[in-house]
Amino acid sequence: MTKSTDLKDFWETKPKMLPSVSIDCVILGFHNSQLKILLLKYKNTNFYALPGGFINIEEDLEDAAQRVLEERTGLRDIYLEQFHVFGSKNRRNDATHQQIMKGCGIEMKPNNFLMNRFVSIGYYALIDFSKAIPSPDELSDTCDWYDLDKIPSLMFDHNQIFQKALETLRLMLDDKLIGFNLLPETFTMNELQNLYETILGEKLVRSNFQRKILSLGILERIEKKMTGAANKAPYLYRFAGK
Amino acid sequence: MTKSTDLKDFWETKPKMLPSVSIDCVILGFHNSQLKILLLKYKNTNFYALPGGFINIEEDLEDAAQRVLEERTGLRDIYLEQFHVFGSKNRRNDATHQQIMKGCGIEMKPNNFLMNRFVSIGYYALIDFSKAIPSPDELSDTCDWYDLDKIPSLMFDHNQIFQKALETLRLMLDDKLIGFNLLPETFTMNELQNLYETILGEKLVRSNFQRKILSLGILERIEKKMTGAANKAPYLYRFAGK
DNA sequence: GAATTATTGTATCAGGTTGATACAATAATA
DNA sequence: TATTATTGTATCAACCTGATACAATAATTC
Repeated sequence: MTKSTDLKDFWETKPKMLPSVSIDCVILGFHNSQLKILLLKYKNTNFYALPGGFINIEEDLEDAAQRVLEERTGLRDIYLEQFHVFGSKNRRNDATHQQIMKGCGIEMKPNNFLMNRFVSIGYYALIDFSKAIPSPDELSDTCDWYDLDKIPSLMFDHNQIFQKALETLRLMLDDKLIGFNLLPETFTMNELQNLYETILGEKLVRSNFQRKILSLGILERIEKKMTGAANKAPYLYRFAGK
Repeated sequence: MTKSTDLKDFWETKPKMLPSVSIDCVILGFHNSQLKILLLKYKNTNFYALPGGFINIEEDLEDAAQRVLEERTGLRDIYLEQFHVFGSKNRRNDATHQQIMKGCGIEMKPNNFLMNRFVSIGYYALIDFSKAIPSPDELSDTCDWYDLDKIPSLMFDHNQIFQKALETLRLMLDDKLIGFNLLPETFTMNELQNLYETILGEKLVRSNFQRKILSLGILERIEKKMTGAANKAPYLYRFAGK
């Protein structure tokens, strides 16, 4: 799908997609002690959105979500979790869709694939910021990281979808070992604590955090780290069992 | 939709439903210290299934789930929770559908609404067994309660859907106060413990359970209960804040 | 009507976890 | 070599949990 006419055809027909169902991904990365989220901006508009997509007629739901993630980040086999379905009947509106397609020079006929109601399945992914190569899709001109506290107003119910993802993530943080994918191969206890604090949105007591995490027995301690900072060098850790 | 020809028309066209999306409900009730699940059996077949349905074009997802529940139990405003979406591309098969419709004397044409792939959104509901009035739908001849340990083989992936519901319920039991709807207005501590034990599938120490539950401050103690049993009469409780 | 029986309400104790604080160890810098 | 900031670890009280014990008591039995 390189030629402009192909693109036009594709969006005007969308022949092989499951109707009524879409996927939206809340993709989170961690960098400089900050959680970031990956957002698209549609061409020639001010609409920001979560990366999303549709399900091929012959494709498992889970595979479709993985594909959407890979298309925007280049990453495969990532921890991806379904968290909620958004199915309000008014969650999308035709005028916005018209405007987005117009920004790409595509005219939408009334019977266009996109002009119908969609129920959207929310997924969240936690990825290693440094390994991702964000790339916009055919309809967007940027695909970039945004700080969680600087998320612009998103189109449709995408702000709400993000909020629900964050809630679920917080609930699951105790049960599942979520840090796995957000951090590089090796990291300090301080970096891990920063990650937890960012996700939970609260400060934790350093010594107690260290005790708790180490007692889980999931971290493997390596050697010293030469930080270059004027203080005792912290140990490096990696997640055990890799 | 009382006449047979209307029914036929309805299932042959299904004009106002959102395509590709269905809802399946895991409806649980509690009776005689046993968790029960509500299942349908299709007419003139041996197919058992979870009660399910579709979403009207002009209906919120959540409302559709409530409607499906009400149609099978007569109950409104029930605690209903979305727990997972099932989207394997092979989760349904046409032959089974053909057989079900045939059992109802309906011929399905190849372009029938049902002959396409569906993604199904799972909901679970916890209801007061004594208040429900199970009623089969147009395609089934029975709608009945089954003990959790005597669930028959269900069609498609419905056994798997049930398992996932139970898993989610167990995970959430600590966070949410799930007993609310499964028990009658007033109940003894022993009944509540039985419910917890049934959901969790394990025995709990009586005294510790009592201490834990009471410390939550969500129960209101009433008077004594005249059990008719040869032992100290237990207190009755109700959930506070009703 | 007194003794028996089964179950309930509550107390207690040991072990474990959590929150708060303290302090020695140490890598870079002054 | 002393200073500084941060790290690794210890400690203590408060709280929670699992296990056990025991008196209280409603119906039944004798």
